[in-house]
This record gives sequence, structure tokens and C-alpha cells, in this order.
Amino acid sequence: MSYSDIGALPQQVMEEDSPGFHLDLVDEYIKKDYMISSSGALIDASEAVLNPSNGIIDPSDSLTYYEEETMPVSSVASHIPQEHAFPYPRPPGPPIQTVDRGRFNFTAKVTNNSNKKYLYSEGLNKVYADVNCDFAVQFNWEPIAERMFVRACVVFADKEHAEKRVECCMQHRHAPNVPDNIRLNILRSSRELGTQGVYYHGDPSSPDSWYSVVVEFNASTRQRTHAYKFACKNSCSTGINRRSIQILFTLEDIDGTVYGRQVIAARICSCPPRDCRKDEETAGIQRSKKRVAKPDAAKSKKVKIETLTNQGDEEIVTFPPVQVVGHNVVTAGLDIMVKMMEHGKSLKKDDPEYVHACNISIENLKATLEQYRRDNGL
Amino acid sequence: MSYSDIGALPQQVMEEDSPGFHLDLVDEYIKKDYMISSSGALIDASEAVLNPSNGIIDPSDSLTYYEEETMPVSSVASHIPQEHAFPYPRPPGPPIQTVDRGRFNFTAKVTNNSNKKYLYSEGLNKVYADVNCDFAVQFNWEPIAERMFVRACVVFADKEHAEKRVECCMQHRHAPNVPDNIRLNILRSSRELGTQGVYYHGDPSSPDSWYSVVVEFNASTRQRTHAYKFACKNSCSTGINRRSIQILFTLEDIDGTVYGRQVIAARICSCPPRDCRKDEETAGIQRSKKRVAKPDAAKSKKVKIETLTNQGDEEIVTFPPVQVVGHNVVTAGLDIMVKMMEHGKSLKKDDPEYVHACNISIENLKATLEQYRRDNGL
Amino acid sequence: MSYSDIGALPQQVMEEDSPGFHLDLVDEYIKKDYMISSSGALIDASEAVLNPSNGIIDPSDSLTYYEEETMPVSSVASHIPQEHAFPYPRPPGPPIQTVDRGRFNFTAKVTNNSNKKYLYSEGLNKVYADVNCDFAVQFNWEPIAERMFVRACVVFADKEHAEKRVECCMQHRHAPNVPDNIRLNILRSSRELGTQGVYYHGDPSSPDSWYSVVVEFNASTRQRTHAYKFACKNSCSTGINRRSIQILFTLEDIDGTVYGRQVIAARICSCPPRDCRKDEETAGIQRSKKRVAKPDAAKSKKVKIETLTNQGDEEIVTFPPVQVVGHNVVTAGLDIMVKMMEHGKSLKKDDPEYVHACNISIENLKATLEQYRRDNGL
DNA sequence: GTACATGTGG
DNA sequence: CCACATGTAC
Ligand SMILES: [Zn+2]
Ligand SMILES: [Zn+2]
Ligand SMILES: [Zn+2]
Ligand SMILES: [Zn+2]
Ligand SMILES: [Zn+2]
Ligand SMILES: [Zn+2]
Repeated sequence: MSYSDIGALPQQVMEEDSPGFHLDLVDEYIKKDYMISSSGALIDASEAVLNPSNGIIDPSDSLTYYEEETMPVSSVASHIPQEHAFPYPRPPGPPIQTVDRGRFNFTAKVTNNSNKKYLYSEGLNKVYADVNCDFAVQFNWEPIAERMFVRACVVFADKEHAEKRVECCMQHRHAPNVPDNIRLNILRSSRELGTQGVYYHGDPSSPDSWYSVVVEFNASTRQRTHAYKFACKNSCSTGINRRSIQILFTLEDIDGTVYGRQVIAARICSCPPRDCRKDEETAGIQRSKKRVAKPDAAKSKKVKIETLTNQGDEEIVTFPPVQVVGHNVVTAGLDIMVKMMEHGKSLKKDDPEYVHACNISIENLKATLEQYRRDNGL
Repeated sequence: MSYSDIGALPQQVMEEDSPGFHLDLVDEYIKKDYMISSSGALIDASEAVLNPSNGIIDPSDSLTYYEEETMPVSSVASHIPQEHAFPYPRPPGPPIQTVDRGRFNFTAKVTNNSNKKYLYSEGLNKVYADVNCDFAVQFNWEPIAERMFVRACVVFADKEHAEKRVECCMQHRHAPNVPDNIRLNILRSSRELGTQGVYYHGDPSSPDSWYSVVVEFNASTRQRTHAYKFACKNSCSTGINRRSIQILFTLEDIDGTVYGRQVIAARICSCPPRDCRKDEETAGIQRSKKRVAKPDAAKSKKVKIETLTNQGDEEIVTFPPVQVVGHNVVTAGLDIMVKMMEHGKSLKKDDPEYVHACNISIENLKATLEQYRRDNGL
Repeated sequence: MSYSDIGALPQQVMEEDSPGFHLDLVDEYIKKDYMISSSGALIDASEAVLNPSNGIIDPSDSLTYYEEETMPVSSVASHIPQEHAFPYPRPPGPPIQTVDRGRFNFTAKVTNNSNKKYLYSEGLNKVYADVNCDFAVQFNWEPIAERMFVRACVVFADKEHAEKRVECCMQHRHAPNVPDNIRLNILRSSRELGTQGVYYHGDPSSPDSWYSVVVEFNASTRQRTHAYKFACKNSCSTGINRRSIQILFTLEDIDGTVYGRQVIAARICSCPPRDCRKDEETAGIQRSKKRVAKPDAAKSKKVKIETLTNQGDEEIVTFPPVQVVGHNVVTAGLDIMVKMMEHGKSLKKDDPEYVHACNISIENLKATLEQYRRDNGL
């Protein structure tokens, strides 16, 4: 099914989806994704790997926030119920948004594609894509452990909204063919659902449980790229609601220890190129503007109607040079004139001038009408 | 889910549905839809109603094809399992494509569209639409029975392919949320699935079982309109594969007796306007749509009859050089012309040419009237 | 919840809605709203009330087409579970959209308010309002029974979409504090939920069950006004999706017999004034202002004459009991009506409903005229 | 009510 | 990529 196949009748999609409403799915969210488990002292470990050697983070700060980041709460992959905690979920509460490559030089960068499915502005470090559009992120880090994980968590960029979770809007959460446990996750892996190595976190019923998707990378493979897609737009009124968002990537090991943190801003919209251009212009990048030509207004012409007399309703009037549309329109109009003059005659039968004028006009009109009808087979 | 929401990755939708490919469903079509039942002598009856009194049909022909058309095979509505056969399915084999209004003057016409997503070329009697785009067909016939049915069956227009059934392509037959029993039906009612009065026929496993959709019309309502949509494109390689198709509408009663037959060509594509233009150019038809003849207020007073179109009372007419008596006679006549054109506009608001021509005339007339009244203190 | 409550702070809505998701409510729609019950012969009853006393409608016709409307299916008020069937629900399937005042001169008109909470365009017969904005409709009819009901059902105005139900979009159906059984109803009474005399119909799980709200009027009170509000916008992608809609008002008695039908177009948007202006500009008619006619023969102005066109100038109008002076005036007036209907027929010859109504009226008018002329020696 | 933001259709 | 439709903010 191609783009236009569906696009031709978007309504159809919803309606087809409507019968089941997919509501039970979201409604039946239960807190099965989260299980608390004990864990070793991770704070020291994270400190060890995350000391501010790169100078980006203040030592005292990093201490605090890594304390949060490594809170030992375990999670299971939501699409494959497992009992063992793996990988670690996010610690509860709003995530830290500070960029920190960490000791192992963790980086994340949207790969610039040739086609125009999505855009990435280097200057703004921002990716522009439509909903459900796959975009690849290139990660990089120096060897740490055999199994490493990159967690992606979407947050509001503005401080005043950062305390709230970014959730899929009321509309997009009801998209068909989406498992209940990821309906609220706005950022999703492009990998097929159920793929090994992709784990969704986040519990809708726990206000402190931020949504995230974790992807596993194995040291044995040189693969450091993963494709994501958004399930909701920035403009969705019952979701992001035009607020700015950004993706938080954290490099973690199997114990949830954070080794680095990167941020990429994102805008999910219907017109990525346009919005990217506008953002860049706003940011100070000048571009040429186009002026819209204005169509000239419609002209209305004035027609002087020739009048021979001016008293009462007895003037002899020549038709103005206007045109009308429709045989019936013409004949109906002329007919009614005849009728009215006959009407007038009946009222002023004592006025020979008037009667005479009317008679002439009526005769002419009738002749005209007759010929008109004959000529046009009416 | 909005257009772009899905449109951004339409493929995804299909693929999500693909895992099972629903092939089992299609493959395992069982012949439960068709049950042979005995029936009275319908041939005579159909002859009776369809004798070529109008000269359109050759007697020998009508005999033959009505024999086929009224073959007493009973069917059940595929979406609502019923035990009684209703309404009759198509008789097996390729349908007759001869147009015949029949004794009851059966007509079918795609409703005029202007700002709509589909096109209808009057000259080519062909509808152009995208997949899943609803288009309304206006039927008409003189009263026959309380319950009447219009069967719509899509066939290949070219003789060399007319022996083959038109089936949904491999791709589109796997669209999500489509019941198995209509997956192969390329033409579908716009009504919600499961609705009363809409019946799908056609058995994939029987090569002689043509696909059709039957819609019931009750004499109690004056409603003679039904909306349809196509589920597949002309260009689909594994389906129509660029061959021309047309819709065969047959007016039938509850016994399957055929009372009339109409044909409308169709092209389902991604760019209806372009393809329509091309077809019309190829056909050498001076597109009536483009002949925008506007009233010119500066024309002579001579009676001028432009017969740009004979249909619909849409001629643009210049006032004849006659005179009338009385201010009110003039204004009443001109007023009534304005009224009638406004009336016409309200009835044909989908015809931009007509509306435009009327608007110009109305504007001129009103300006004329206004000035006339001002000049004469009316 | 007022307009600004949702519009100005949409985020608020989602958050309020999020905790419980309100999804279970919609999901658990069950077909409890409809129970079939036996009923007396309603067709006769409808015949009795709808016979063409005005000569516009053919007796046999009215008999049949109202048959649908009075299908004896019983319903309970959805918000107050009751065992007795009351009032009758809509008959299944797409509603008839033909305007017909009926014998008791049923009219519906949006009251033009002073403030600008909503707008009503007389010329377009269209109400413009924001979501959740109350607007009052003034009904009127001549006395029939003690308990009368006005059913309001929203339908798509375009034929190609009229076969589908108008449902609340995915977003607005999840608005907080809305009972499950009216979540899908886009048009709602402004009265407090649970108010006596307001009944919601429509079963989401039954494709043939159209949504409607029924309001009771008691003859003992002179109250003929009711306020409504829309719960969803025209632009909602997962709902109306920018298609045109209109409200169908039917005057019914407690048995579901239909006594009259009126239509008012509607547009629910964020900028009613702007969109109204645009629509009127597009229509090219500034019909908002009334023309001060000067009928010299100022006779009894007992009943107001129907003004101009509504959505298509296809209303069936009963002659008002006014008098005119002069044989020619009468015949001219009737003649012009015939002409205009013939004109309309030529423009809408494919619309059997309209053509049929016109034919009957024309025939009657011509007979009337003929006899009138004969009787008066004209 | 104006200017802008942003989805939609071509 | 453009014009427009249409929600949003001030
Ligand atoms: Zn829901
Ligand atoms: Zn969304
Ligand atoms: Zn399939
Ligand atoms: Zn196909
Ligand atoms: Zn809505
Ligand atoms: Zn007319």
C-alpha cells in the first residue's frame, strides 16, 4: 500500500480502526512493567566512569545527578514479559538533561540522509521529521563492556515543562497495531515490534515513570547506529501541544550505570523542511523572502439605464446591456414583465398613453419571446 | 489518525498487517456464499420487462443475456450470514456490458464534483479517483417494486480481457481491517462494514463468480444515491495492471431480474486530474470544463443566443433590444433574474463555471439595479 | 466546560483525561441502547400527518418515504437506563435529508444572538460555532400532540460521505466528564446531563445506528427553543476531518412518527466569524441583509413567507395564507414558480428526489393555474 | 481581530 | 515547494 493509497482517505483509516476503538488496550495499562530489585552500589561506579574529565559537567553536579540516574530499579522488556530485570529502567522522576560525553566519549548524531524523508540541522542540533518517519542516529563510544545499552528518552526542552512526561497524544495513542505497553511512548524504535534488543520502559499509571526505549549494542558487532521514529507530532493538542522537545540519549551498561549523555532536539511535524528553515531563520540565519502577489479586485461596472419618462411607474425603459444565465431566466424575467404591464394596464385602463405604451412593449416582448423560444426550441 | 500521520509511512501500515499476510484467509475462501436454489421462470419475466421496445437492444441479444442475468442462483449477504438467499448473486460468467436503460429508464451518473477529491468527465463518462476515495453515484428509475437493488460490478473494458474477473491486487487485498469475504472485491460501498442493505458477492475460488456489490433501495425513500470507493488502482501490477475498467450497474429486483444496465468507466490512480486531462486530450475532446464563457456587459443589445451547452439551462444570453414600461417592471424583471440565478447557484454550487458566470451576471445586474434605483429615486 | 476551557488550554484536557484514560468507558459500548419492540401501524399514522394538504407532496409518496422514518424500533434514553422504549430511536441507516415542513409547518432556525459566541448565516442557513459553544435553535410547529419531540442528527452534507455516521473524533471523545453512552455523539444538548426530556441515541457498535439527541417539548409550555453544542470540530482529523456537516431536525411524536424535517448546516471551528465570512464570500452572495419589499396590497400578514434559499433551495414549502391583488399577479407569481422549478430541474436533473418533488409541484401548480384561468376567464 | 503556526492537498 | 485551511496567541 503506497502513500496515496492511505492518504486518499485518511478518514478511512480511523474508521476502520474505530470498531474496536483500541481503547481497552490503553485502558488496561497495569503496572506490570516495573519491579523493584536490589542492586549493588552503583553510585560509585557511575562516579568512576563519569567524573568530569571532559570539563562539561561540574563534579559536584555529576555526583548528584548520577545518583539519580543509577537508582536500582529494574525493568523488563515490555513486549516480551520477562522476570529478570533487564535492562534497567530509568530512575523515577524527570531525567537530567545535561550533556556529558563521559569518560568513554559518548556521542550521538543524526545521520544526514540524501533523500528528504527527514532533516537534521547541524547548527541547531535538531532533527525534523514527520510522524512515523524513520531517522537513524549514529552513536559512538569507546569500548566499555560487552553489552551496552543506549536509552532514548524524550523530554520537554523548556524548563517550565520538563517536569512533565512527554506522552503520546490522545489521537496517536489509539493508532492501530500498537501494543498497549508502548501506546504512550512517543519515541519508538524502527525495528519491528518484538525484536530482540529493544526494550520499552514507562508506566502510564506512575507519574514518576518516564517513557524511554532502550536499545542494546553488542561489542562484538561494530553496529553503533539505530533508527527511531516518533508516533506523535509536536503540534498534537492533547500531547506535546506545540512545546519543544528533545531526545535524551544515555549510554548505559546492563546494570543501568550511566556512562554518557547526549541530547538531540527534535521537531515532529508535517513540513520538516519548512519548519527547519524557519527555525534556522529565527536563529539568525538569513534567507531570502518571497512576496506574495495580490490578485486585483473584481471590477464592477456601472450601467446607465435609459429612461424616457420619470413619473409614476410609467417610464419606458430600455434594457441595460447586461447578460443573464439561462433560457428560463430570460423567459421568466420577460414573462413577468409582460404580466406586470398587463397588470398595470388593468389598473390604469383609463390612461390611454400608458395603455398604448404597454401594448407596444407587450407586443414587442411577446414577439421577442416567441422568436426566442422558437430559436431555442423552448 | 490523520493523513500525514499514516501517510508518512504508509508502507508501515501494510507491513504491520502483513505478518500473517492474511493469505490463509484469502486462500481459504470457502464457497459458503453461494447456494443454488430453484426459481421460477425468470427469463420470460425479464424479457417482459426488458423487451427492446426502445430500440436500444437487439431482440436476440436481450434474450440471451437476460437469460444469463436472471439465472436463479441465490446468495446471502456475505457480511451477515443468513439462511435465505438474498439478494441474488450475479449469474456465473462474464457480465453483459451493454447499456440499456430498460423500460423503467434506469440511469446512473457520478454526482457533479467541483471541490471534491474525484473527477468525472462527462464527455468520457468516466470517473477518476484515488484509491479509497468516496464518490457518489446518482441513480434513477421509474417506480417498479418496493425493494429494488443496484448491483455494481467492475469489469475490464477491453474485450480481450473481459473474460477475466477484476480482482483486488495482491497488495491491496491485504489492507488491514477488511473482512476476508470482500478482500478481492475492488469496488466497495462507502457504507460502514456490517451495514444493512449492502451485500457483497463473488467467490474467489470460483473463476466464474464475478465480484459485485449490491445495494438495496427502498421505494419508500426517494434516495437513489450511493457512494462507492475503489480498493485498488488501475496501475496495480498484480491486479488490474493498467487495463481499462468500467463499472457495470444493473437495476435488479429481489429475484435478480435485471431491469436496466448502465456503465461508467473508471480510472483509479494517484493523480486523477492529470490522468483525466490526458484522457480527454487523447480523446480529442474539447474539454467543456474549460470553456469559461463569461457574460460581457459591453455586448450589443441584439438578441444573442449562445448555445455553448444545450443541457441545463446554462446559456449566457444577451438582452434583446426591446423596451418595457415602468420602473417596477424593469426592476421586477431584473430582480427575478437575479433570484433565479441565485436559485440556480444554490442548486449547482458544485459547478464553478456556472457559479462564476452567474456571479458575474448577478453582480452586474445588482449594480445596474442599484444605480437604476438611485437614479430614479426608487 | 466552556470554549476557553478546552480551546485555550487543551493540554489541560489531556491531563485531566489521562489518569483514568476514560478509555474503558468508550470501549465498553454495548448494544444496550436498542431494543426491538412491536408497534402499531405507524405508516398510516405518518400518512395521516404527512398527506399533501398543500398539494406539494403526492399522497402515495409521503406514505412511502416516511415509512423508513417511523420504523418501530424502541429505544431508551441512554443516560437514564429505562426499560420502556422511549422515545423511538432513529430507524437504521443513513437518514433522509430532504427538507419538509410537513402538514404542521415545522420550522427550525438558529436564534441570532447579540454577542458573538456563535454566528448564523441566514443566506447559507449555516451556524458557525466553536466546540462546546451553546447555540439556541428556535423550533415551531402547529399543535399536534401533547408530547412532541425534536430529534437532531448530524450528517455529512456531501453525498459521497453521507453514508457514514458523524462521530466524535478520537480526541474529543475522550473529553473528561462525559458519559460513555454519548462519547461518540457530536451534537449534544446544552442542558445538564441527566436532564429529563433529553435522550441520546446511537450505538457505536451498530454501523446502522446513527447518533442523535432527542428533546421533548410539551404542549403545555410554549417553549419551542433548545440549546445545543458540538463536542468536536469540523477539522478534527480522526472525526469529521474537514468535511461539511449539517444538522437534521425531525419533529416526531412519542411513537417516532415524523411530522416534519428541517436542515441547518453547521461548521464547528475555532474562528467562526472568519470562516463564516469566507463561506459567504465564496458563495458570492451577501444575502445577510433583507430587502425591504413594498407590496402595495398590504394584506393580512398572517404568516411569514419563506425567505430565501438554504443549503440547496430544495425545501418543500407550503403556501402561506396570504392574499394578493390581481389575477395577473397571482398567475405571474405561480408562473414564475413553475419556471424556477423547471429551471432547477434542468440544473439538477440527476437528482431524482429533487426532480420528483419539482414534478409534483409543477404539475399541481399547472393544474391550479389552468383551473384558475378557466374559472376567471383569463 | 490580526499575525502566526501548522496541517493538507496538489 | 506552494497556496490554502485552520488552530492558536496576543
Ligand atoms: Zn481511547
Ligand atoms: Zn499526536
Ligand atoms: Zn491479508
Ligand atoms: Zn492494488
Ligand atoms: Zn474532535
Ligand atoms: Zn432556478
